[in-house]
Amino acid sequence: MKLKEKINKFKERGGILTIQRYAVLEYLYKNRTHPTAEDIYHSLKEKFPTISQATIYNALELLKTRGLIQEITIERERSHFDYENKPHYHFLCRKCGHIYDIDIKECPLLGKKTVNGHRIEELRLYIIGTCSECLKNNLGERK
Amino acid sequence: MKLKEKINKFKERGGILTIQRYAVLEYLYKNRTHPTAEDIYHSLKEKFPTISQATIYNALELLKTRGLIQEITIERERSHFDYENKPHYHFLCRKCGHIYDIDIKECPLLGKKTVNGHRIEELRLYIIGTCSECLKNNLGERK
DNA sequence: GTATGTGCAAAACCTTTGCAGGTTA
DNA sequence: TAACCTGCAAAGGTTTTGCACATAC
Repeated sequence: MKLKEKINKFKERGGILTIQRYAVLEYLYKNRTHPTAEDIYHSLKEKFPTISQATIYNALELLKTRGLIQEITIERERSHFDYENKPHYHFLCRKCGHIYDIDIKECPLLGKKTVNGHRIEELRLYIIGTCSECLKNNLGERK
Repeated sequence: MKLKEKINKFKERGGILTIQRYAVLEYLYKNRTHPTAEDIYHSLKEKFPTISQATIYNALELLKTRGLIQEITIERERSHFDYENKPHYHFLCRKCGHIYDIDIKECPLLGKKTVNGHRIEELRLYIIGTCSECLKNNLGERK
């Protein structure tokens, strides 16, 4: 979904699109490598030297609650964020730390609203392993 | 898998089965409600008053690395642990905090060794929502 | 005897919180 | 003007780390 559509959706759902919130959403739009809150904070600090972590976290939480972005909790140490909000699998490489998007359409859960009588509200579908690049190189130690 | 089988597997894979490690594994065997490290620590403290958190975390890490148990990272705040080590879905209820085991056999990933050329080493398949009990009661606020 | 494990305390880390001041509709 | 948001700093809570002592083979 394009940035403008998402901004419209945001406004429809009733919230103030402050300049900081816009900047966070725009950053995610332009950076599809699943950045962390820290990544976003550091980048936006260049434009907004006084911006605080709390604002970043607040903005991310709000955008997430509005259903505009997705939080990826595949690493216990820190969350990553994804402009793409449709549920899909993520693959984390143990060696290089890269997170890949994985498209699997046959998953029986995708599109379902309940399972065993429980109401599904969010899916976190994570795969951890060694990515094809690192398998090839057998290097690429993670810093 | 029974406790004795797992203990044999542990020894096969070359490690010292200390009394503390045994106690952690036994606790998970007897408590299938996905306890946290904290839960285990507090319970074992009764038997071993001087046991430390570090020991619990070390034991859990080792048992996990040996492939005997599974870590559930569905909550960002703390890990849960599961005696059952075969990959399966977990459902976390937002309201009551209960974690359910979900058996879905048709998942295209279960049993696969690679995806898009990446080697699969661990699956974390999480569903978050409202469980059937909480939907019925519409209460059961989480403490 | 050497490697390995445990216990203790403190550190580390990301994220959240409280509050004063600023901004928005 | 009333509600909401931002920035700052400090707190919070789980997990990790360093080291001395103890234990296992």
